[in-house]
Amino acid sequence: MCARHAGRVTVPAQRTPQPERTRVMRARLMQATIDCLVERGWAGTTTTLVSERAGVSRGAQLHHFPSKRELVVASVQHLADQLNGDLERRHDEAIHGRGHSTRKTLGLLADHFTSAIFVASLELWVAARTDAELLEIVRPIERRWGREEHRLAVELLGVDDSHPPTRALVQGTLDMMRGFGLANTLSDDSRRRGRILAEWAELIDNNARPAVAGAAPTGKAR
Amino acid sequence: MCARHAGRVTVPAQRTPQPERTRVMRARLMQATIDCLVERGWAGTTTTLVSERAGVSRGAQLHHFPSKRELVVASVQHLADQLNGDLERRHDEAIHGRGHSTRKTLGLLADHFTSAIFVASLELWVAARTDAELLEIVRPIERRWGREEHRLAVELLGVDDSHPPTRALVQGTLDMMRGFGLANTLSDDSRRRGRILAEWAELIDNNARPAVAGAAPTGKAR
DNA sequence: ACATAAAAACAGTCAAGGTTGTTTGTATCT
DNA sequence: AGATACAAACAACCTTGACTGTTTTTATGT
Repeated sequence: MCARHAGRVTVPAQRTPQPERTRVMRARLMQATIDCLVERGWAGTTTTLVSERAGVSRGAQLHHFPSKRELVVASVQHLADQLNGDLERRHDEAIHGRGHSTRKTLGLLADHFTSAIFVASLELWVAARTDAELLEIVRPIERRWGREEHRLAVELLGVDDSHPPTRALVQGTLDMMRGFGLANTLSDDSRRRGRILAEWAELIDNNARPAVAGAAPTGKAR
Repeated sequence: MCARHAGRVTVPAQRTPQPERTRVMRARLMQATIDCLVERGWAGTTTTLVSERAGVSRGAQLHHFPSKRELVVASVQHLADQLNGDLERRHDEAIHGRGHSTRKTLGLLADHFTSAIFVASLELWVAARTDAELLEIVRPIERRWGREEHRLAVELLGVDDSHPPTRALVQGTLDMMRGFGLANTLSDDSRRRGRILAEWAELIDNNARPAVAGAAPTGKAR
């Protein structure tokens, strides 16, 4: 509408180059897939529903993702990025905001494990158990994600990860967080969680060995 | 055929009374449903598959359970019984077998949370999140189950449940177990779990307040 | 600069396959 | 005889991906 014939550069802002539009379209579809997972679960995530939710015609959907499988695979990667992004964001907030208590770090982790993206991950996780193809892409992502969580926890808690008992305590705590995430899906579990976390902070403070001051086990120490 | 009219007692052993046969038939279908949940997941649990697996004709299936919903509801109850039975069985084994260490109790709990029935529960649990009707029957069962686990843990660990930090430690430990169960679905996690549990036993021994000798907090003390 | 060809993006219909529950029919038990 | 248990075909519905057609964008030759 703005160019073509006369080559007028009057309205350059509206024109989006093709590759960018494709990128946006794919992102819309992947996000809609994740939203559907959260709202309807794995079994309820149909291609029709996704296309409606994304506001994309069925034809366009099939153009960008020829099969449901490809859509799901791409969405899993998309979700992985979001998981890492969420962790990083919470990490940065914790670093910059002052008040570095153990309790706050635990709250931060618990929030991560009760977020919508965790719920979407849970759906994929459980679905992957009985879907070999899906398992192959979900498993490595889950591994990396778990390691990131561990790294973040160790760093924010400021504990010595090379000390076996401390390491086990951190790992167990993260597994507990996963348990929290699971329990939170059926009904709001925040009261109970809060009570446990309050005691848990003391447990960690009393039992985890603090990181050696200058040491930087994984990356930079706090 | 064996009694009433003719009173023929020729083949008394084979003849099973009607109500018993009905009971068996329903049990076969419910068990097949649970097996399908474990092997194929919630989305893969179709009525056709269940009937095939149970070795029951589709007509008979529909006779005993007019709709899929009713089959699932009955199966959930069936599963609940199995969960309680599993807990009770492990409890009895722990009581009668000698060697009552914290580590063994933790192993017992972890086994419970990595068993096939846990996997089936997990499928239903996750499915119930996005299925209001299912949620209504799964939630109360989950609550009761959680309380049973807690009771069992407190009793076998021999700790004082009225002491808030101890109580929180037990609850957190059970949430960790749920996390173990989840992690174990994607790949065998027993090595890691074993390492954590070994340290965890010490953690509990060092931080949980032992139950007062004569006191019986919930039921009978050990 | 411009016309045109090629390619990509997009839209919508259709068919195949699968799942569920209804219905109709038969055998067995009380 | 009546009711219950079982069997199996059938119809309605949904999901998926193939197919056909239209529009828009990009590349190319003059």
